[in-house]
Amino acid sequence: MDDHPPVDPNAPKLIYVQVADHIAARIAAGELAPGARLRAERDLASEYGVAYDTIRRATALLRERGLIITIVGRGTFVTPEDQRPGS
Amino acid sequence: MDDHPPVDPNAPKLIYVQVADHIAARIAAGELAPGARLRAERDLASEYGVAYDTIRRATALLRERGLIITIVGRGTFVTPEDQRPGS
DNA sequence: TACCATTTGTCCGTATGTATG
DNA sequence: CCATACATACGGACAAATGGT
Repeated sequence: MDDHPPVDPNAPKLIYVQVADHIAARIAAGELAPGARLRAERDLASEYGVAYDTIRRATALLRERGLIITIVGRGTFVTPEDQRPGS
Repeated sequence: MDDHPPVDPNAPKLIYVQVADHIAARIAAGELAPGARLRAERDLASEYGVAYDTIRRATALLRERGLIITIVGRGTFVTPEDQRPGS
């Protein structure tokens, strides 16, 4: 079966951290621009081949880092420039 | 059937918040003294009649508030005086 | 107003991994 | 090695918020 490249269950790093890091890299690379909407969490889950719970942990991490913001009923967005935490 | 008094699924407050508040009240009342060990999370879950996940959310809340600390393999403890956050 | 699709949030139950003693 | 306890990961069900029809 297709495996999901960025996620390695046998790696020492936790899966949700692997996912968070991968998304963070996509943001850093500009592939996901400020203000851009990410795919729905459930879609990200199947995309990465992980459970919803795992995506929730990953996005929680990214929210803590200020990289994304999420609005219920709307979606998850790369933090726009005008809402970035000062430092 | 026995319901679990401090938890009301129909109340407007979220269940994990209800549980957290109830535990916080027990701490405030001195029923759970600083340094005291709480019951294991799985035991708390069946005690309160809620799922493990819900207890995890409740304890996460209490940890954020600095009311408890948890050590894997040991248990969950009311934050001792000497480890309380400054304010 | 009412309805509906989309999306995040909560809650449940289970299995496996890791740390402690 | 074993028992206890927290941590991560999985998957599913229902609720709540949002925006458009």
